[in-house]
Amino acid sequence: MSDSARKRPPALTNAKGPPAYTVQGHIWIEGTEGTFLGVGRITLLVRIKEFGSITRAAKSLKMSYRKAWELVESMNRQSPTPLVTACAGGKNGGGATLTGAGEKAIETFRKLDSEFKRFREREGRRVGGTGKR
Amino acid sequence: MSDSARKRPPALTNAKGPPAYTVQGHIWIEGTEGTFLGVGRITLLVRIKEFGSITRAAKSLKMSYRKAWELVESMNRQSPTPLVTACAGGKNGGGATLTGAGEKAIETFRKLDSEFKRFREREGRRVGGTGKR
DNA sequence: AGGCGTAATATACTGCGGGGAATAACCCTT
DNA sequence: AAGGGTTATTCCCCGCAGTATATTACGCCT
Repeated sequence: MSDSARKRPPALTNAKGPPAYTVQGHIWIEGTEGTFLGVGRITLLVRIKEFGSITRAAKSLKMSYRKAWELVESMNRQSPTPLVTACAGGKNGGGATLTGAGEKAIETFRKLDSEFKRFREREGRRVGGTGKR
Repeated sequence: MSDSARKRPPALTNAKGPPAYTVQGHIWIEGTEGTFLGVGRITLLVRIKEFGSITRAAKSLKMSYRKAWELVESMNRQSPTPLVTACAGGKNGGGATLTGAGEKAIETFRKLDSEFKRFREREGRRVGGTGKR
């Protein structure tokens, strides 16, 4: 048994090579109909803001338009005010824009996710891994 | 805008009915080949300890034997000492038993998962939901 | 008026993860 | 020696989530 392992009793392994476990996970915000905000939905929002178009946002993520549209619909349905507004026809054929609520959603989730990352690293250290990643 | 909402500026919604978001998530411990311990694997370990048989543990969880066996194999491969030892033939046709490392794995993960639950409730309160669930 | 690129929606296709079934090997019990 | 219940392993099949494809509606632009 290594010396460092002896000093940390509640670890997961009694050493023998480099086990190096890490704590991983997913986190999301649930609303009335299931997932409201998750990593995928947030990156989609970011791309929509970037491109001003659901179509181009979807393509940039190698996601089908149908899927992207479903996600946007789901998010809008679960928020008192929509995160994305879209219109067909007009200048450039139409487009989609992020609302203030959409911007706030991105910020809120990013904060949550970074707190989650810190939690995982802390717990990873406790559990017996290196805590990296 | 409701009075209570005005007092918590960084919330996700500016109120209008009961949005009540909750923070949900999955967490697991990763080893060299991906998932090492997760909720499903831990409940499987518990049932194996309870029944002394992979077959009966799997059935009690409505899981196929193949799946259960794969999970056990994966866990054993990623631990310096196996969590489950099994033998075919003999008294009662054989069986499987949890090792000391297996017991420790259950304890370690349960602690982690309960910390994670506390984290979610805390963040849920911050994000604008009731924190319940 | 016609074209263009988008939103919005319906229909058909498909890749594959998981499950069920079947088989062999094992070894105690009777 | 035969039986029984388990571990271990292979093969086949299917539900379905997501994709691709096709179609319609929309409104600015030239």
